[in-house]
Order: sequence, then structure tokens, then C-alpha cells
Amino acid sequence: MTDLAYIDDSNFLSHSTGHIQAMTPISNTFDQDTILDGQAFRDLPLLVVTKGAIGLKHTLGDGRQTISVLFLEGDVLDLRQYLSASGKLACVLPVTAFLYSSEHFKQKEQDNTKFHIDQTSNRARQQLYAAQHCVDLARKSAVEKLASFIFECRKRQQLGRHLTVSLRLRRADIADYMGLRAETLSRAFAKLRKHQFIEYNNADEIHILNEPALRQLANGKFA
Amino acid sequence: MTDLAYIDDSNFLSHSTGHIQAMTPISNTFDQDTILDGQAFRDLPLLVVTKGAIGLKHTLGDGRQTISVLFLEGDVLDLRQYLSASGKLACVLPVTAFLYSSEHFKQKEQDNTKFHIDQTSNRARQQLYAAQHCVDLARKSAVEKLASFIFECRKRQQLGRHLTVSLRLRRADIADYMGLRAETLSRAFAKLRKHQFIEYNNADEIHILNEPALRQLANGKFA
DNA sequence: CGAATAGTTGAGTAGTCTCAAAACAGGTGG
DNA sequence: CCACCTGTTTTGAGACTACTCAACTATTCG
Repeated sequence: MTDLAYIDDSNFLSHSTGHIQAMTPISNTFDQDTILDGQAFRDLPLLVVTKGAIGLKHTLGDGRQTISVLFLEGDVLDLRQYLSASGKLACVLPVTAFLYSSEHFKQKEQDNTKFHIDQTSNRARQQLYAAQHCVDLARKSAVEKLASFIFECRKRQQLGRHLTVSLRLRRADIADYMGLRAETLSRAFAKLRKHQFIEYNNADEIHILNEPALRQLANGKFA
Repeated sequence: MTDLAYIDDSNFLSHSTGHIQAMTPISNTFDQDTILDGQAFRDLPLLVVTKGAIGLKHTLGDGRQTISVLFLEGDVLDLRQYLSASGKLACVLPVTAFLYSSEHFKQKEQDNTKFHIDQTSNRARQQLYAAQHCVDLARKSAVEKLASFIFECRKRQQLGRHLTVSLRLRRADIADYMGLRAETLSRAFAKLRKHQFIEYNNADEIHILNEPALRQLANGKFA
């Protein structure tokens, strides 16, 4: 269930001719709940998520769990950076990602200006998301956290002003990410539904019914 | 009290001969509670803190405050990145910092390998601090948050295993950073003192009396 | 010294957590 | 097709923590 992911030849060769091609990154898929072991990716430490979600998961001494950072479609992730982190990188959804060696990545940044700009701005964006996430965690109530999470999902999926948002993560993972217990999160969903802020028929896809109100809630007005 | 900081010629000229020298960054000082307006630093957006602390401060609709990120001695800060952030960069202590233009900074990175490595690793470290901070905020109790904060202070001040740590920030700012009310934080201090985990005579300097216990508390063991 | 700011203490309340159990969804085998 | 199993989500009741508001003490600075 939580197997460590190791890169072996069968993975490598599936998409290459045996040697790493300069401009063809290696695409890999990982099952849900796979732990990405940084050590195992020593040679291909740069990962660009193309589908799914990776979370940096931490477990406190008594079992409390947190997901501190989420890497979604389009996000760059330098596995070397997280070797010394207190958490583990876990696929919270089935993931497909491109893997790059350090040199390969640098090369591609040099050769492809757009790629370079994309990656740089992605890194900057990730810092902003982290800061915003701290704000969400620090002083917001459960419903406010959920409202914020819905907008974060919409924004990071680049859905513009769409009123239908796919949350994709499991409730338990959303709870870990927003610093709540799954039960509390469930009650927050129920409250938003009851007050006609959102509507949903399944766990994944939610419809925003009253965007201004939801926005204000997320921003902490009328607590 | 919360004046916006603008760079004017008097600031510029104090350390240069009128033109920005290629290799002499401009050192500036800012009073406590100054707000750094990104717009005003258009031409010198890169800031390296040499003393004091800058916090990214957010205010929710009903007045709740949070400091999501702290920039301490040695930290690099790209003011452009935070133009679109929901918070304001505020000096939570009197600050001195070097200011660089984008070109100047790049140049220095090219010319000075050590500088380049320092800045890059600083950026990576900041991401780790942000992730750890999310863990601290998400599921820890007040005393656990405080214990974590003490260790974060020690680590970021590179005090090694020193048992005396200067917290430097005001209680209210620590509270904003750790997602607590000042009253709750004060009670957390009292509890740590009462249980002989720490001791202190003034608000700033605290002594760790029982490091293993404090460490375990910070890590969420024996909640 | 008095005013202003910063930090602490106390009592009551609101909100989240805990634990337990029930409802629901998806897949498997009879 | 249905009973069954497993994993996920929801609901309920009670405990506990952090918040609120208010008053009080300590410190800083004219």
C-alpha cells in the first residue's frame, strides 16, 4: 500500500531507447499512496507533475498527520530539497510526472526560454501558495478553511471563474492539508451546503452557488 | 507608525557616489513597523536581510492578523514576488538590508560563486521552513507551537545546540506567526516555565532547561 | 511622574477534537 | 443480481482547548 517507489530499468526503458535522450524527459506513473523516496531518485531528482497530486506528508509523534505542501499538475518539485524535510512525499492521487536529471533540466532551461520562464514562475507561485496556506491554517475556522481550499483548487486548476470545481483529493487528505480532522471537515461541507454556498452530489465535484458569499467567508469577513 | 517605505535619493546617495556601483549593494535601514511597498522598490527589488526581521502580514476581513512568513538575517527576499500577495511586508523589528537591482543581483551571482550558492540554498531552505511552519500551524497545540517556535529561532539563528535563545520578536508577532492569540501564547510560556522546560527573566531571552522534553513536545509526542 | 505600549492573568464561551457508530460506495464472488 | 467486504464519508455526544473580553501588571519613553 505504501511501497517505496524505486526507479528501475523497466521504468527507464519504457520511454527511451536505453539512454536518456537529451530532450525527451522520462515519464513515469505512480500509484496512489506511493511514497517517493528521494534517495531512489538521486539521478533524476527533478519532477514535473503532469497529472495527479503529490503531498508532503508529516506524522507527529502521536500519529497526527499533516500535508504541508501539495504539488499539482504543472508543479516542479526538486526531490533533493526534501531529503532533509521532516515529511515524506506521498502520491495522494495516482500521479504521472516527467523526471529530469539535474543536467538535463538545466539544459532544457537554457535551450527553451519558455520552459525556463514557466519553471521559474512556477517556483515563485509555489512560494505564494505556501504563504497563503499558512494564512489559511493559522487563524481560520473550519468553514473558512474549506472555502479557502475550494478557491485554491479552482485557482491552481486554472478554472478561471468556473463555478464547478473538482476537489480530487480524498476527504482525509483535504483534512490533513487544511489542518482539520476528517469529521470536522465533513461538518464544514454540511454547513456550506446547508447555507446554500455550495452544492454537490458526489464527494469530488462541488458547485459554487454563491461565489461572493463564499469568497467573503474565505477572506474572514463575518466570521 | 506604519509609514510606507520609499527609496529616495537621500537613501541612495548615502552609500554610493550617485550611481549604483556594480559591486557595492545599497544598505538601507527601516524602522520597526515600516511597511515595505513593493512598488516603491521597483528598481531594487532584491533584498537581503542583514539584521532584524521582516514578516509577511495578512489581515482577515474582521481584523484577525497572521504573519505567514518571516525573513530573518541572511534571507533573500524578492519584493516583486509579493506584489500580488494578499499580505504586506512589514518590519517586525528594526531592519537593515542590502538592496539589489535585478541585474546587479544576477551579475553578482555570476561573478561570485559563493554568493550564488548561498542565495540558492537560502531559497531552498526558505521552502523547507515554510513547509515546517505549515506543520506547526496545522495540528499542534499552543505549547507545541511555542516549543517548535523556540527551535525554529535557534536553528535560523544558527545557534547550534545553545540553550539560550533570543526570540527577538514581540509576543504579539510571535502569536501572529504561530496562529495564536497573544493571551494563549502567554499561557503557553507560563506552562513551559511551570513544567521546567524553559526559564526566562525577560520577554526576549529564554533558556532551555530540558531540551529532550522540549524537543519531544515540539514533535508532538505525549500530546 | 504619567501616558502609552507590551505582556500576563482570570472567567466564561464557542469551536474543534475524540471516540464510537452508522451510512455510503465500489469491487468481488456466489 | 444480490450478499458481502473494505475503505471512505457522515453523524452524534461529550471533553477539552483556544478564543473573547476585561482587568491587571510591567516596561518604555517623553
